[in-house]
Amino acid sequence: MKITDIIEEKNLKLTSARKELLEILNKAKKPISFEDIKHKIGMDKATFYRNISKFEDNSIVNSFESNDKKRYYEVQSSPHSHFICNTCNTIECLENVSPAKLVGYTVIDVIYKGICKSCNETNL
Amino acid sequence: MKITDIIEEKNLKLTSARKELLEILNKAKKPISFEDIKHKIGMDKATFYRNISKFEDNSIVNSFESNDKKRYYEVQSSPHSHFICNTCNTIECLENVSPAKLVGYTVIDVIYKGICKSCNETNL
DNA sequence: TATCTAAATGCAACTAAGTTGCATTAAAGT
DNA sequence: ACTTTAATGCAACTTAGTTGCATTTAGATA
Repeated sequence: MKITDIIEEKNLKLTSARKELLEILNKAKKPISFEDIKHKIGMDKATFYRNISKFEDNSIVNSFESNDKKRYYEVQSSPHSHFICNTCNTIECLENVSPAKLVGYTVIDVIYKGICKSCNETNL
Repeated sequence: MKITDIIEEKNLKLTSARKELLEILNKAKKPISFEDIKHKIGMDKATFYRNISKFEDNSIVNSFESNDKKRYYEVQSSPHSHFICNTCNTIECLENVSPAKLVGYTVIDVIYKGICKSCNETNL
């Protein structure tokens, strides 16, 4: 689906800032932080946060905090879990892990923390 | 195990700030943020963060970020997962959920996000 | 028990994320 | 083209978290 369609589908105004932001998030293919993006965007940071917030309200983007105390944003495509490595702080998307079911709860996202594959191998 | 024993076991200096901090965290029985604690502690915030950091290095405390963009700290007792509700922002400790195994990874902590039991019931 | 030393603390200054109010601008319907 | 409402830029602000430095304290040793 095209970026402009995603925005219009939710009845949001199609502004240049929103196109720019969603395009960068979409290209990234992994969660990125404000720091990652701030030099690439033309808009003010207030606009950045207001649009991120709008996108989150409309389930276009979701976010979570990593170990480095920064918030990471990504386009909500196919639902998937994330693995955050406590050693190297890398964030990986886990496409093939089906989230555990918890009776009574609705599980939307699962974040695993621990030691990633490559850090495990390094320490053999 | 007593609080003073926990600190001494890791060969950390037993200071009054550390005793105070660990006592509050231990009594809380659930993860708490700096904001939750700042009016209860006598120490400076620099001391708070330095001690939290020491405790984390020594696996006495672990922390994670919630939906409200604040970091939550808790004493590492029995390993357990957490559920963060996207609706009411409540953090629950899940004592009886065994973390999923991921081949090649070492899973230390799992954070589930979604809609908690009571919010689910409210929306029936 | 007095002395010593490294580590811990308080304080102040700082950085950076995120928020808010307000005046201006631009999207989209008529 | 006109109008209205929402989006934007800017500046000021709040708050979490960090850092350097002078002072204090835990705890080891004599």
